[in-house]
Amino acid sequence: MPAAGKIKVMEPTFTDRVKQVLKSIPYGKVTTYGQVAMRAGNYRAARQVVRVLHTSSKKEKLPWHRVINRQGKISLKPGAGFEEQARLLSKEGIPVSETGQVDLDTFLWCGDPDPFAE
DNA sequence: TTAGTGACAGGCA
DNA sequence: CTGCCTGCCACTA
Repeated sequence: MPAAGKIKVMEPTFTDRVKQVLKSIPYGKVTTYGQVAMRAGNYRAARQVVRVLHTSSKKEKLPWHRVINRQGKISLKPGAGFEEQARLLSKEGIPVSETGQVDLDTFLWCGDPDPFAE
């Protein structure tokens, strides 16, 4: 028997779950950092979601552009990815104002599409 | 190990 | 409407 010491079953970290959530965001929708954090298990870990995007979006293919802040706007600054995100969103049919404002009432992904809701 | 980080959120003026 | 402040969390160096 190999002295396998401790085989710790590492649960996915919060960050890993965030990635999973990001992959679950449907095309043509957006969500907020808080929403992602909430679906990942901690609505207060919005800051952590930020970190995930910072760290993972550079190495992994995540729909990071579908994540905006609670105000419904792109948090990135012009010249720091703002344009790219706005472009990607508009490409998915999501109108983006010049200020980066998106209509959350229409495009916010509530995580649970309700076909009967109007 | 400790300290620092950060593309937030919410409250208040 | 905007701006400033605080709380908040889990990861990274």
